[in-house]
Amino acid sequence: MLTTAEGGAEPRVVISLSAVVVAIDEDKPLVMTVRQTGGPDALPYGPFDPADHRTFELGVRDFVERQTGLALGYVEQLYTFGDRGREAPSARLHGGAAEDRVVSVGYLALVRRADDLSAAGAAWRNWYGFFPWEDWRKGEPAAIAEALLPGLVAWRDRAASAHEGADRTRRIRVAFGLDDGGWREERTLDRYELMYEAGLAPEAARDRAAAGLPAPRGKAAPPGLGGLELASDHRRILATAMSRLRGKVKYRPIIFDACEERFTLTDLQRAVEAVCGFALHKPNFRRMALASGLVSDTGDTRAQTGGRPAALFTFQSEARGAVPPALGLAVPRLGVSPEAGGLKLS
Amino acid sequence: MLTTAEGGAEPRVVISLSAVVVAIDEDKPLVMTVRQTGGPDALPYGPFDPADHRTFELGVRDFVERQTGLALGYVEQLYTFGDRGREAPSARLHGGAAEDRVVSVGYLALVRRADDLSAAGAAWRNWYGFFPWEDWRKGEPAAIAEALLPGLVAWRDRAASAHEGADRTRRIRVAFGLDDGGWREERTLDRYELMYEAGLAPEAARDRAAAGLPAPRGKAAPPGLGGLELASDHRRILATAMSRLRGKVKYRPIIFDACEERFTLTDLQRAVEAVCGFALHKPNFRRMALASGLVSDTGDTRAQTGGRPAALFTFQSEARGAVPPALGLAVPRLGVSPEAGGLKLS
DNA sequence: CCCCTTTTGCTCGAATTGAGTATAAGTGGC
DNA sequence: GCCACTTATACTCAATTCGAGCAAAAGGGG
Repeated sequence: MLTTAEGGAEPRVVISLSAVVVAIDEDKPLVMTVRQTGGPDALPYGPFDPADHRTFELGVRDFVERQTGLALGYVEQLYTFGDRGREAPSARLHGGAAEDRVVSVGYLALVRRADDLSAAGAAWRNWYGFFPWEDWRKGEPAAIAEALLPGLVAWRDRAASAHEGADRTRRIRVAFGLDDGGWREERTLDRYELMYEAGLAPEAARDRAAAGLPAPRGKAAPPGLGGLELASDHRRILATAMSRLRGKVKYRPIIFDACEERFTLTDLQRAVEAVCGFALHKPNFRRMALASGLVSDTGDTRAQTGGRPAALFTFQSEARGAVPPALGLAVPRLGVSPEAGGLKLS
Repeated sequence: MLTTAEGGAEPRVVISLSAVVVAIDEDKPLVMTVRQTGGPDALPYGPFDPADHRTFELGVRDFVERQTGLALGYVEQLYTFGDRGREAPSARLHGGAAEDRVVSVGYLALVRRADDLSAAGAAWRNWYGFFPWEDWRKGEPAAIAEALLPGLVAWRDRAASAHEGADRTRRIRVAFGLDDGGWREERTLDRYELMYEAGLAPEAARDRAAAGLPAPRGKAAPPGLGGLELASDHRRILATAMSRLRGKVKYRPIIFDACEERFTLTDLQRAVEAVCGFALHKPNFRRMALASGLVSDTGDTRAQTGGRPAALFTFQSEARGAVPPALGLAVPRLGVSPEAGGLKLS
């Protein structure tokens, strides 16, 4: 036998569920936040009650719907965060005893419309308010070259050893795509982790203070540079959600869960651009969308476009499991199956 | 305020860590299992002790290394499983009280060599022993058309309503790629979920029995059809790992963490084929590998190939963050950044 | 020394992609 | 009612990538 649970009087484990609820309004990617008394805003979160909820996902749907009246559409688990060190503020947030270990399970959820939430003490916020450097739709944000990279380089130069310095250089290069492949929008999480470690995120100083550690060397981060603050490790969870969504949008038809039932191709493109944070080539996007088989023309049009009326499409949900044709196999398959599977389901 | 933790005398939550430790031996994808007294084999697992471990990942590395002497290379979190219903066998497995809720956090780990583990009560098993239908390297497994699909169709026909039946049809179609895109190797988890729900996996009957439910309608699954059994929900965790690995291998240079330091391109191809479960076109694989910039020629060769000696390569780890060139954007970017970032790190 | 095997290098046409241009069909100003 | 403007939609064309197959190189074994 490899192991047995020891049991006994260990510190309790408390599970907290956090949700990154995303909606898209025109060209704005929105994330739901809740107001906290005496602290920064937070993602909606709630304790996981094992007696109440059969699964985490039901727990997430339940507490979001009960508290905001919002029924979630697409829901997927993101990651489970269990690091000590980010826990001190968390434990307080969740009202647990200091020695309890708070494990937070993060979820990503999409909804089709950004309904008003002010009655529930919640609000929709543009997610680029939290990560201003992630929005390249109007070109490269000036703050990257003017403030972020200098701050990161300074952190690199504070490295304790040559080896650590080289590693920091490599990480910065990869995260920001400095001389190889260029900007990769789905590395949002890597970039945030760097900002946090470098002390450029407001949470970093806060967490160190809460843990009784001294302020980091180097000058303090200019306020506002690192983006708006969120409670606990919620900005990290948001960065995880953005990374996941930006990656997934390319190979799964997930964006339709954040669009209205009927949409124009421009709507669709705006939604993808909002999520990915860069502008797309319109004729090519349209060609790809039509060729994918994921959308079907309703025959209706929408006139209020300011120009020629646009055709309204719907998501071809029978193709829900399908991947857009450009999955991009880096794995050149050998031609095994011209006829797929052989047997058909009646 | 949206919420506060209620606290009180709820059932305890126990966190268990499970690891899918993968190695590749020639053309065999191996996964580490541990023997259990009086039960099927299991993945290596251990309780998460909040007092002992700062992070989950350290916990996983620690308990695997302590128990088998094996130092893990690449480690990544897979998924956190918290469903009740799969919990009854789990709770017993972990020696917890019946009313405790066991939440298991699954990890994927890669090691470069399959060292002997018999002293530790562990063993390496070919993962296709657990999922025979996932290995298409020699063509489509006969069992799919002969046994699996008929079994799934029978389950579809047992649906309680027409709507449920249509949904089951759709799910089977998507999971097995029946008439649209063809077989997608990374849908391992979807296929396993179907098998489980349809009662074709041995765990299904076991879990129902443990939960006091009657045996499902329809005839019992033929033994061996559904693949070898594992304890608790470990086969599901393994399926998750396979799906993740098969998906990730296409856009991250993760396969090198399962190869020896020096390898031939054929070794590399075998490893990818072992993971993905289908054969690759050799000249094209080689072209892709060389063009990717991920490998560099050592100048040495290996003679014992049975033919012309093969050049030995190493992983170009400075390119670790790089993605193989064929990332496959379904998202046609607008030409924003010929020069990337502007600022360079010295 | 010839046969067999495996590695390695190359070719060629089909398909996809990136980028740009032209036309269609509305709205609002005058 | 006509014109300027805006947005949607439809094509074109070259560059690149991808799928598939073929041929030469370089070892080992009888």
